[in-house]
Amino acid sequence: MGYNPGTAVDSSVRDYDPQAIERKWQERWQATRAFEVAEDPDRPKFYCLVMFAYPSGHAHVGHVRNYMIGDVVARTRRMQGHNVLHPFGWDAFGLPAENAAIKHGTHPERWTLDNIAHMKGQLQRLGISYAWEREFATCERDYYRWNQWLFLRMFERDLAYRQRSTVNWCSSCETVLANEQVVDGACWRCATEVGTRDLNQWFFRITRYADALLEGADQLDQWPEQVLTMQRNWIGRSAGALVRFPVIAAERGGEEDSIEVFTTRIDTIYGATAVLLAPEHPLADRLAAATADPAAFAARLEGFRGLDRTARTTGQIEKEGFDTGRSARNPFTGEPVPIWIANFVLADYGTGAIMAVPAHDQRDFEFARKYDLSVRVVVQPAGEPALSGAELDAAAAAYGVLVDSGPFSGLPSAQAIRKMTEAAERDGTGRGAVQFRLKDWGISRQRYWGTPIPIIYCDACGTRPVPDADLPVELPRVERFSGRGDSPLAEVAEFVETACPSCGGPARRETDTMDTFVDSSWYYYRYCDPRNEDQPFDPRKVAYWGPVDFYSGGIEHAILHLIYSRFFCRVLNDIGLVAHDEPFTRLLTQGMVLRNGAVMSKSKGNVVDPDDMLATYGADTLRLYEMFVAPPEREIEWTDAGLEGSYRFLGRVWRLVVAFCDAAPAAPPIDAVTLEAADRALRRRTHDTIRRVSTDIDVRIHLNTAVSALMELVNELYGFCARERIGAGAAADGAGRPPRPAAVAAAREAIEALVLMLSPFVPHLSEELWEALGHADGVVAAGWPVCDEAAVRAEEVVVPVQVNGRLRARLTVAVDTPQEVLEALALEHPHVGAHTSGKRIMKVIVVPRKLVNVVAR
RNA sequence: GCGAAAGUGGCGGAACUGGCAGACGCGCCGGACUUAGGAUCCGGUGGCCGAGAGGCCAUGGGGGUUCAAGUCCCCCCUUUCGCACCA
Repeated sequence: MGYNPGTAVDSSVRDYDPQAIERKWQERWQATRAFEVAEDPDRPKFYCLVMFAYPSGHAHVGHVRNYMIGDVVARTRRMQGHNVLHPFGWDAFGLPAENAAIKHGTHPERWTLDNIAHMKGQLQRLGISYAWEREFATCERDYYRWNQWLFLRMFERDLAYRQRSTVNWCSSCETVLANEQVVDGACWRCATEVGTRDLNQWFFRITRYADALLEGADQLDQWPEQVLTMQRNWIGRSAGALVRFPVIAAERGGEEDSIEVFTTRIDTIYGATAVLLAPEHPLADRLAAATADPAAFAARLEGFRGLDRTARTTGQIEKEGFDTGRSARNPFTGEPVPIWIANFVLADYGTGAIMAVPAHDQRDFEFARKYDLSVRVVVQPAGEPALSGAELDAAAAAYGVLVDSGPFSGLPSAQAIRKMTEAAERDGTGRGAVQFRLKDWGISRQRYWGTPIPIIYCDACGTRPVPDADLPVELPRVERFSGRGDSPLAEVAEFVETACPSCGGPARRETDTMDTFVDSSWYYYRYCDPRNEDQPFDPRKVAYWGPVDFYSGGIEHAILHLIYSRFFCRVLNDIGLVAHDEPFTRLLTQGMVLRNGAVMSKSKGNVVDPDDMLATYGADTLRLYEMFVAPPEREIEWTDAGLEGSYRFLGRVWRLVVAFCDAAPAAPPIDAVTLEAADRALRRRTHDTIRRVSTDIDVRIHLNTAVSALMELVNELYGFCARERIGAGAAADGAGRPPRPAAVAAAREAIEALVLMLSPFVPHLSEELWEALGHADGVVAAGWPVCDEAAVRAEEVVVPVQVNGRLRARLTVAVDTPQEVLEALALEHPHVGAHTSGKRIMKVIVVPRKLVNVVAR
């Protein structure tokens, strides 16, 4: 059986011709809709997902690395008999489209659709096995209408609400940003420093799920620990107590108001020598009004409020404050303590007020030293000399034993926290409470290219949801974009002016659009049922496919997309649309591709376009290179030399298999021949490779070592075929005896396993060779090779012999050589004797099949 | 400052539970085949000493545990990432 290529490849072309092969197989996959799937309860499902793409224009080799990783996993699972859903789509709303419109006059939709068309072509030329018939773009009416539908369900549950508040404002993007989208005080997208604005905004009440998201994280044992840590930090749960400090009235000495503070260290409350208010605290203005010089007071407040926001929240400003002249009563000591305004107290965490315990909190300590507030030690660190407030040079923040704390003196901190919280609850001055760093998710965006928020404002009826029957609220066609001012939708009178769904009177539509992270929070469910016109998706279909078994993408989404999606999953669970709690079972965060030490980007001019690589080497070489160069999590430095090496390897595989097909007669089945030692050795290598590659792909996802194992098998096969005069080896040897049938059988087994295991990495080449080997049905029908444990078992092993831990000799022995024999052989060895002569042999460590170590002194 | 991960040949990287450090690839050196080789095939390639057999040194640095350490423990250095006035 010679090499018998399919239709598109000229059989006279014997060299590896990736362009022809890749065209042939891509056309065939498309014609046969090879990767389309349907629910099938009889087969195990596998949902393999990569983060969908923002259609920025061109994919570079850094973007596609992720898609290749997903494709290796998907193709492997498919061969292992799983029903694999492997979809792709487009995160198509967003600012760049609108900015392009402002700059070049193209409509955002045109720009987006053109980019999608181009990038889709790029991905198809890479031969990634997507179920393309499920593709969608989030800017499609049939997608974003379900954003609106889901928004309304959240509105009904009080999970979507509108509030005026101080929000992050990016002056470059001309829109609001959620807290998650501010990185080091700058916009996550454009790096412009973020300012603030007071605006009416829509929020999703993600804080209601704070504890659930935290607890759920504990179940995510197949997520990188780093991502979970980031999420836990972001949620920032802290348990403590709310305690009220009554404000002592200016006249008479009665009590009027009270200041509630949050503390995690109620055990230090006997040392609370001041109450500090954030400049924005509501009481601050009232206290100002009551002072002798309200204008001066107010001016100082304004000074604090106007400080740089980032500096204020990151500790980069000098701690400053001023005395309000008023006092509050410490509910535990009964003593009056001064009320100060302090610039480092955050208005939007806890209650915006704290009790200052200078002896036991470093920030309070610095503040107290500066303004000469009293420092009172109430917790003594265990086993250390007693502290005194006057001598401290830093706060003693550690837990210890309480002193000078009335009835609580003598208690250790942990116990004191419990008892003092109970005491506060009993006498009504406080209660245990939990605070989160996590804030509600602000989703209003003052931009055009997004999902309109389905809300109508009526002067008579107030804020009304758009009825489901009126969905979608379509994004109107806007032709000119200035990039200035309010939401562009506010300019479109036909859009804004509408009728109230409740009273029918004149009303106005909401003109903000939704954050595009709303789109990406549930798109993975839509893939399960992408054309559903009655609901976002059929819950039964999601029950079959969900949750996502394998999800791969960049770590930059650790606390953006990945936390929003987990939130959405739980909301959808509450609504009854999904049955699971967590959307992504296994997460892989892939490393970026660098060039000249920098992330590829258009502005740096260091992008490598996959199309250029395809023209020279073909998709398979590019795929193999990106998988081989490093484990998926690690970032890689692009090198052309590495690509060349991968190309050479594929040429080597091609020649090996083609020569085998040309020269070898049909092989008898492996169990019908008598194998010689060389054949058994090859089989051992074959089946060991199957085992290694299988675990490297499925368990560890170390695709680089999977590839190197396959390279070793190829090297082995070259030697074997030459020695046995099979294929190319026979030609070199000239005419002679035909190869032994057992050797051909072993070689065929190895070559077939090789081609099958290569197919997730280099699918075009593998399909072509599989066909050449005489199989008409493709690699998926053939299935993933199975490791024969009996064949792996070695007959002989090389056992290293050490003297005092240093290698001195090697013994080649039968695998089952008993311990005593190993020991005797080791001691007899002349090299061992040379190093033990004149010494006493203390003991001999024998690890059967592994090692002998002679200890001599 | 706090926390996490990492540091291995000229380079990318292997080494799974402590058991032959450097798999595999790139690069480099040599050989074969050749009019030719930047194709292909075969071989070599951590450093130092040695003609050789062989020996010594070697996984960022320093200590330790162990028959045995890249792997475990302690201290330090460097890099990357995350957190950083959250009371």
